[in-house]
Amino acid sequence: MKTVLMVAEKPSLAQSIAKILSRGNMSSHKGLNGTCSVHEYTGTFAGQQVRFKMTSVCGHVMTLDFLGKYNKWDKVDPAELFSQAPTEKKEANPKLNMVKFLQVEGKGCDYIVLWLDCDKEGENICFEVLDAVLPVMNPAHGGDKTVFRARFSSITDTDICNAMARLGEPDHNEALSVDARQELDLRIGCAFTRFQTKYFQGKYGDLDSSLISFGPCQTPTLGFCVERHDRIQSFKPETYWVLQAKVNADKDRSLLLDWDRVRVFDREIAQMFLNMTKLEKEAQVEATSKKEKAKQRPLALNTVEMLRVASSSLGMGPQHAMQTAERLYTQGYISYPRTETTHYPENFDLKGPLRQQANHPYWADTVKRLLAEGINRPRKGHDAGDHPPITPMRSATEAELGSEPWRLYEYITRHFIATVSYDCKYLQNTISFRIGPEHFTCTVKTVISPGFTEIMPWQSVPLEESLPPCQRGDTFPVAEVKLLEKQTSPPDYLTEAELITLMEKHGIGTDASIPVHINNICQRNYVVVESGRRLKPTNLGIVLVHGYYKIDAELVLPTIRSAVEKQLNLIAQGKADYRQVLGHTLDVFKRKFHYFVDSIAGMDELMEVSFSPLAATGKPLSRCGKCHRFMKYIQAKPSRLHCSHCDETYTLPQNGTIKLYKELRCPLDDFELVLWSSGSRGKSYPLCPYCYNHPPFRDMKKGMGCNECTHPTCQHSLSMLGIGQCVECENGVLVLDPTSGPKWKVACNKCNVVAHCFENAHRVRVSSETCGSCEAALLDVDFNKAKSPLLGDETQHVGCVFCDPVFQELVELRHAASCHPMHRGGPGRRQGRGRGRGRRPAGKPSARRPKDKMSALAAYFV
DNA sequence: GCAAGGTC
Repeated sequence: MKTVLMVAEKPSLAQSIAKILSRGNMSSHKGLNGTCSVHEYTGTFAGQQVRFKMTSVCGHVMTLDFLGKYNKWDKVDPAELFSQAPTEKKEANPKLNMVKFLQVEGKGCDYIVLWLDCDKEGENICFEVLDAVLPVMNPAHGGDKTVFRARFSSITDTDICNAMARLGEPDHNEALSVDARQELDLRIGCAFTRFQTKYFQGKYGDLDSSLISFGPCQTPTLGFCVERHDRIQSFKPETYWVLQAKVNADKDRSLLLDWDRVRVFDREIAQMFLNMTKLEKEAQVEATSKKEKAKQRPLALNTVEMLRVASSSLGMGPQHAMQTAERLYTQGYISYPRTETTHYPENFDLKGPLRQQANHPYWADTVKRLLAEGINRPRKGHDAGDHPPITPMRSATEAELGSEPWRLYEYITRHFIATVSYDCKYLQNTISFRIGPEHFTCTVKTVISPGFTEIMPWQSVPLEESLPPCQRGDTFPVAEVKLLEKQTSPPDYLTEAELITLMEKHGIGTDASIPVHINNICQRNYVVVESGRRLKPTNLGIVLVHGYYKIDAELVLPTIRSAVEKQLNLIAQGKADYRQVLGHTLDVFKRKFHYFVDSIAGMDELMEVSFSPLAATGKPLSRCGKCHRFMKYIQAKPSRLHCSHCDETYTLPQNGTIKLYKELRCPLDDFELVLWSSGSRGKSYPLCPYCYNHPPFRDMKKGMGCNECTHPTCQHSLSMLGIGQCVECENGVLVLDPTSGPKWKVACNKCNVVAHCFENAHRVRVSSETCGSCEAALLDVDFNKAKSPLLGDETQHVGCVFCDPVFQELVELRHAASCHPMHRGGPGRRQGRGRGRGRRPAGKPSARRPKDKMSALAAYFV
């Protein structure tokens, strides 16, 4: 029997589609990566009985990057990134092992049907899947077609079955347009980012951003925030005047009237209007009107609207809201949360989800009434053909979900119920008045039927007292006419919700990536989120945008994205050649880049005003090994040491704190050591600023501290303080933290493992002896006399932290102690490597180490 | 260390 491999874009879709096509008659198992499942069933395909295997990828299989050597910032001129630097496709998520997984499942299959999302990205993923799978599939017999594309616009039985009945071919042009986009984004983004970062971080010490990034989405996003800032700055308040009239409706009620001219900006003219009306005793009713009006129920919910409301009404940032929605989705409470669509398909079962809510303590009454009296058809929205609007799938309570997820779920559910509710109907009563020559009106709204506002009370029409009955020609006594002096006020900073709207309008980012871009400009310290989730640009953000305006405004205008996208669409439609468009666009941006580099002084002038040069920032901390003068420690991101005499900068670890380490020096370069420590885990190790940036030995890499240093005799090195292989990670070594006494600690030099040991020792040394059974270095411990855990008057003991019965009691391994070789039954290390002969080289797991932890445990329990 | 786009 032949086999048909079918691939969807995500595991959940593979399952839904397989369920529909197999009519629920399928068998499922997890794939080798533990994330994707394979659903199998038999059916007919091209007139024959076949076995179907439906599975999925997880988004893109591949990602684009430069060849390794072009990722060395100090060795490559960013200008080379526009053309010379070759790119390669790498697996997007190596942990998922997606290529291998696809090949295992695709091996021996005869046909492939691609069920990727029906957008350009999906089309591109089709070819990523084909690249992985075609080489292992059975070859086609005599011109037989083997590759098919299913096109569907919703995950409903009819759509999916129709797609299966009318299979087409993947669209190569659409896929190519995505390839072009990837390459453009990579080359342009990285070139500008590297140049800016190196240039400005090399000059200023207080930018407080780890990266001065540029991108065709993030930069215009920042641009919107700065544009609003500029409008606030340049705002000049204007004085205006409003005529306010009050009439007596009856004994104890007066009506406030709105002036038909609204306001005037000339004081004398305002005074003239006041003079013309203030002596009038009566207000004449000129007309009355009663209009029935409706407030429309909301459109079905899509992602950006959800994010807007989450930010503006729930105070949840887009990134956080998206993560929360995703959890609600994977737990089955809501439908897929990434969708542009605000329209339910005609055959969508609206009553099913609604029935789920019929017993909910908060809205059972509303839902039951809707079910009994009939629901209203949702308004016609936009159908992007991706996924149905966000819909609650299962009833839930706050206790079940927890406070934050509940608030989002509650909103989604109320919104859904509102979309099948009726519009809110209200009566708008207006009375038009004349006082002297001037006209005024008074308007009042009264609700006829609340409709959807019952379930979305924050949308209700506010309660107002109805107007007194009257008709044309009636008069009311004027209680007061006065002139109010007011001032126009500046706009406020952009709210996240407004920013999302702007991004959507200008096509910056997608529903899934909008939160990422907003998050980016926050993380880079270009904007900060203020109260009310308003985005206030920092000096850095402002200077960057003003700099782009000065040099090349196109770099920050929202059109930068849409202009490129226009070109890409030509590729997608087959109207332009991929190579030509790519080459041309790269050429344009290469020119822009060179012009930008040549004109960078213009932006620098702005930087100078806001930021301090490297030499003027930071506090003296440790001595330089070259000139022996103090170097300054710059704490602001990226934290580093700067020697102003040598004009050299040495980067430091980015998290945690840095202190001088007892004025001890590195034996290799005479630099004073500093001590890095992280608050959360209480981990610390010394490092040499020079070695950290210029690894002294071949087997070392950039960014290594003394706890990874292979110096054979230095007292701070891995060779001298290392104890044995880490209990959790593959390549790490547990190293004694010489500063941790009196609560001594041993920490892995690669992962987060920290072991506490010997609370009451005043001295701990790593001995040159090794343990006979596990080959770890022995520890030589001097305990406090009064608190010694040893028998009798003993205070000193030498032993293995893992195997010695005395020490074992005193050592507490933070993580999974049962994984240690000691508990796995027997020695886990090679014999015969003594100190000074590279006893503990990192990165070489022992030959005798059991393959997996379960078999090790099993061995132990036998 | 960089972009933006998928998705977990």
